[in-house]
Amino acid sequence: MGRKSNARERIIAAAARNFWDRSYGSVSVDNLCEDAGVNKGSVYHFFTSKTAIIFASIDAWWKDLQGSVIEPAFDPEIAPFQRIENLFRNMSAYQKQKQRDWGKVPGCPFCNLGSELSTQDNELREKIEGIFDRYKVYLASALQDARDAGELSGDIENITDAVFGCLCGLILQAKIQDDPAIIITPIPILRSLITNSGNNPSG
Amino acid sequence: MGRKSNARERIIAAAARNFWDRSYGSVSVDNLCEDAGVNKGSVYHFFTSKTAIIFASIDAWWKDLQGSVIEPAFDPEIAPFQRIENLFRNMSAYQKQKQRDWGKVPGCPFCNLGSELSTQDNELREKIEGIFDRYKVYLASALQDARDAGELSGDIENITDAVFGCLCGLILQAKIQDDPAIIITPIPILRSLITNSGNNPSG
DNA sequence: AATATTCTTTACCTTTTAGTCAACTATATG
DNA sequence: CATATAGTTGACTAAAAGGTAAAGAATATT
Repeated sequence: MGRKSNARERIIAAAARNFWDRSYGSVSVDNLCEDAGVNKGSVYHFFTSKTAIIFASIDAWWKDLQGSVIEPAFDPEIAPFQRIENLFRNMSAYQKQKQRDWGKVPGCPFCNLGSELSTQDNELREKIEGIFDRYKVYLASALQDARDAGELSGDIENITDAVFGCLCGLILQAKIQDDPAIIITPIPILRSLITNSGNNPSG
Repeated sequence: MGRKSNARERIIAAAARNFWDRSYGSVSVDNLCEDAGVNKGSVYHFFTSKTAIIFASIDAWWKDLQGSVIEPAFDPEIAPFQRIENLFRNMSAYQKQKQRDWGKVPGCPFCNLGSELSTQDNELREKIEGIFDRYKVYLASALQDARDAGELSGDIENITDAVFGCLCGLILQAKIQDDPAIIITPIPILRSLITNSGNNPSG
């Protein structure tokens, strides 16, 4: 085999960081090389194109988010509603940490990338859609548990979409206002949203 | 004076269309020239830089959105809650129209641009923040009317942020799933969200 | 030790990028 | 009619973009 090194991982780490903080279009392959301390040839040894790098970034983002935000929030020991509240709290803390590290609230990497490129690259759009599906499974599961406990009567898929949409939108607001606290402000409202949905007129 | 023409307007129209549909980074000044049927020198006669063009686009987006989505939804003759529902319905219809025109749900132009560039250009971030403030005034006003009618007791600013965040997030979901209907699915939930907020435990 | 494999290095290529410039044309005004 | 003003033209530039290629170095396998 060839020389063992962590070049591939360094490239992915640099990509995950830069594409998240500065968008796909604003980061060049040369930028990544510099940040990863790698030559261009190495990048194209491990990846076929710049597009291939972003796909690897997405997986890295998901692993990180799942491990540091989602899984801790959705501990089955915790009461269903509390899990969802935790998701918002953990996400707020996570964005605050990124703000400390990078100087700005970077928002949701999947949302950022999807906003930028989903209309232009359908494979990428589908990839992000898949991430969102996995994301929503956690929410739907907590809501199902709440329903099983008789605390909820509405349609779970609808509520999942609404809560997830709310989360994504609030992360974006946090980014635009550069204030991670915005993500937790609607927590009291959120609880009633979930509890009272499904049993009222729709128009 | 010089030759009268609508070149400036054509450039802005091309920018508003392309930057929305394909992102800022993916659209070159040459692309805009081609689409607007204008030479490059003309672009730099009217605008100092590519960045200056996006600022003009933002104003164009706001005018369009305000005229075709926001103002019709927030007719003061309509009941407060209904106005907010209309906002979601109109937005869904608006995205559906864009989907017909452009082949894909393009999402919210301000959110897209903010996701892409707000961490890199603080003037742009502030500009978008300002648009969002004007946007939220409509929501806050409807909520205030609801409160005056005794239909609401929660903190208006918090509810405004939550509802606006939810709207933005759902528009993004509609973009990622290329399905404008997602924007209206949480309408029944939304009503209870607003009605029941502010009078429940927060943690 | 010889060789195949994997990874690194560096120089290079083509295309595209944002932006410039000076000449030119049409119109408005004195 | 003369001249200033507003807008147009298209060629141009320098830098940056994504990507390539071929030779070289380190390791694994035989």
